Amino acid sequence: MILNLSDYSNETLQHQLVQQIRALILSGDLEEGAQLPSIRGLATEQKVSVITVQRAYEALERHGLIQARRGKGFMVVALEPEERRRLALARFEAELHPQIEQARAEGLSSLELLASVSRLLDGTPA
Amino acid sequence: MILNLSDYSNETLQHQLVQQIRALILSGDLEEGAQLPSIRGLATEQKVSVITVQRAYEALERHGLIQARRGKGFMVVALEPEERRRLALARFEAELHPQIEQARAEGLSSLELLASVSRLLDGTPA
DNA sequence: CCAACTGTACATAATGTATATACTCACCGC
DNA sequence: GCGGTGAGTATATACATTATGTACAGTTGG
Repeated sequence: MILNLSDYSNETLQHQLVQQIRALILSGDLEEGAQLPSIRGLATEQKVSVITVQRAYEALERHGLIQARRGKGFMVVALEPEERRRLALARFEAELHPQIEQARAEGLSSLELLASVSRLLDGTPA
Repeated sequence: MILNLSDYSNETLQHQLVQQIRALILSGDLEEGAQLPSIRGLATEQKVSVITVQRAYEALERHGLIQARRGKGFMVVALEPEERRRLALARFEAELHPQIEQARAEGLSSLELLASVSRLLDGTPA
C-alpha cells in the first residue's frame, strides 16, 4: 500500500495513517470488499509499531469505513458513491466550521474568506 | 477579560486561550498597547493553572501579537489594521490548506468544496 | 491436528498538557 | 535606599496521549 508517513509532520503517525487510508477508500482507489494489509504487514512495511496501525484501523472502523474479521483481517465496507461523497463533505465541513468561526472572530468578513478559499482552490485543477 | 473556556472542548485549555485572546487582538477589541491581565490574574479569573496561561501567552508572543515585560506584564503590540488582517488570513489559509488537500484526496472537486464553503458562510451574516 | 497468520490485549516508555510551587526581577511607597 | 508586593520565569509532579514491543486468542490451510 502506497502511503506517505512522515516522522516530522505535526500530525501523529496514527492520524496520518487514518487520513491517507480514508482518502484511498473515499476516493474509490480502495474498492469495497478490498482486503486491507494485516496490522503486522502494514506495520512492517511502514516501519511503525503494530499498535500504531491497530489504533488507526480501529479509528477507521469507528468511522464506518472498514470492518475487522478476527483471523481474516480488515476489509473495506460497501458504500454507495453518494455515501462516500457525503462522508468526505461531512469531514471537510466539520473541520472548516470552527476555522470560519475563528476567522470571523478575528475580524474577517465572509467575502474575504470566500475570496481566500477561491484562491486556494484555483491553485490546482478541479 | 471575557473568555469562554470549556473543560469539555476537543481543544486544550491552552489552545482555547490562545485562540480567544488572538481573536480579541486581531479584531481590534484589544487595542495596541493594551495591558493583558497578569498570568496569575487570568489564571485565578479563569480557574486554570498559572502555567496554562503562561504557555498561552508565550505562544501569542511567538505569534508576534503580545510582548512580555518582566515586572510589568504582557501588552498588545502595535499592528497596522492591514497587518492584523494579513495575520488573520494567514492563519485561516494555513489551517484550510491541508483540509482542502485531504478533501481532494477523498475525491471531492473544487466546485463541491466551493459550494460547501459558500453554504457555511451563508449561514451567518458577513 | 498443527503451523502460520490474523486480530486483540497488555506492559512500558516518551511526549504533551495541566497543576502547584518556588525563584528572580521590577515597581512603588515609605 | 529598602522592603513589600506583584510581575514573569523556572521547576517538580501527575495525568493523558502516543508509540513500541510482546503475549494471548481466533482462523485458515496443509
